[in-house]
Amino acid sequence: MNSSDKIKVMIVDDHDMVRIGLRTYLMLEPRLDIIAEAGNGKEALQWLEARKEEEHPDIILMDMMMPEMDGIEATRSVMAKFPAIKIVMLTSFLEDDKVYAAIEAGAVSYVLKTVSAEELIYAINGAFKGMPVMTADVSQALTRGLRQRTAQSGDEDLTEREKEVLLLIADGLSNKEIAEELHISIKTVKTHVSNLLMKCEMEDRTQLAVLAHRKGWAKRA
Amino acid sequence: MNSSDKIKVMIVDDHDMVRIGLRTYLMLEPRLDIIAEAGNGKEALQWLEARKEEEHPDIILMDMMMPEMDGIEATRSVMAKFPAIKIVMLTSFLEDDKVYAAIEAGAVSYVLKTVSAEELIYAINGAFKGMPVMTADVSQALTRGLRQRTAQSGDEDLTEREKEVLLLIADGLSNKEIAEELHISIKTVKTHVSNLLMKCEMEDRTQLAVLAHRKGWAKRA
DNA sequence: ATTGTCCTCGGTCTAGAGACCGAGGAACTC
DNA sequence: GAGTTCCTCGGTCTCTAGACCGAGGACAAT
Repeated sequence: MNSSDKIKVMIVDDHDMVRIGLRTYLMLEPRLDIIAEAGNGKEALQWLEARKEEEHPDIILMDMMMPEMDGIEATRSVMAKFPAIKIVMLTSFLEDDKVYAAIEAGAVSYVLKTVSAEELIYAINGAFKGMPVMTADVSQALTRGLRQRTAQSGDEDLTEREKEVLLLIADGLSNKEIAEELHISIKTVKTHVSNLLMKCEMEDRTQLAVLAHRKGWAKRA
Repeated sequence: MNSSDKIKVMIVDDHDMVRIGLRTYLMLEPRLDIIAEAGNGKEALQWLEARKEEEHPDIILMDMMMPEMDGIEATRSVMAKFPAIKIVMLTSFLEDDKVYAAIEAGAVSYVLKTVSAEELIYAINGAFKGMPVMTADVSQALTRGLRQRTAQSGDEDLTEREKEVLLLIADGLSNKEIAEELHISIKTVKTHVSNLLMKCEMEDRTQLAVLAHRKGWAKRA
């Protein structure tokens, strides 16, 4: 533990030009050292797994929207395997539920891509000390996201099957289509849907779909 | 008109780090000269209007998603007032209808932010000659976008009232609740819903809600 | 004046959604 | 063995959703 050591940073973003921009940003702060880059979450994980923990970065600048494996999922995986790494989530947009999802996944900070170099460096320094740095708009989005979370009790007490059904509902499938997709009776689907409605305190499948999308559970394709 | 003149480029993007990355990209090609930058379409227009045409750029690299005035709208305005300028649209995502909208607005090329420096320079050189440069994925999206348009396109040919109803559906409201919210009969709501289902080529309100969320139309709170 | 679009509202009808009742089997825990 | 949870499936019921039919008034464009 040498306090004079540089902060090792890894950049994960699918856009080459953004990575270049970030590199230029971080070159302004001599204490920062960019030791690795990756084009998506999968690449980042593979890079980390192929190396010893001593070679790992202190900070990962993680883009939210990426092909293969997005920032949320990648953050979850990285935190599960290498909890020592601090992750700063980078994004272009401010979506309440995404902010919450990022924090829940284990990200220390959540930074908009509109930041200046100084702000980003400040956020990285803060993250290195384990201190989340939030701009006003982000923290507002977070509280809104939290309100949504705490509002409905049924968070993760859904069974695996129920989660499957919920995702299909969030994809716009009817009960019949879900039954065919899962190779079960339409009656069983109805049972799951009823349980979902009860647990999530929703009134119909449309509200379930909305819920899933707001929480970021639904697939984007 | 000197053929040895440099190609004058203007960069319009709300992300400082992307602008830095783009500058670094374009510095690789000495024939390119970055003469201006702007953070959104409005700024870009103001900059152009405040200067003589001789000082105008040959090429504008225009980001699609921006605050104040987005890339589509800005392209339309620029083309209306300064048709000599060639616009290369830059974007992070590949949405079929957006590609079409960009071309329709007057953009010469449509380039993903995942491009390398060489590809971008190639696209700029092509645009300078008035030749659209498309990667395979973009041109596929364009044809798909065209198919959607010519077929029916569930895009923006919705009436104001229909958009209102769609947003409420995307919020999880029932027909009865929508009727109360808008102070109209439940019968009228049903009419709007039926029209929405037809125009958007969806089968039920849940799919409408999913569509709205995927397109980013739905409100978050 | 005519055409067209939009918003409004009504009736009827069918199919799906969802509530509520039941139950059996599998897997796990104590 | 007893209890629990989960997944499965059935019947019956009510209610909403949505399709399809109609129509009238407001408003703008030509």
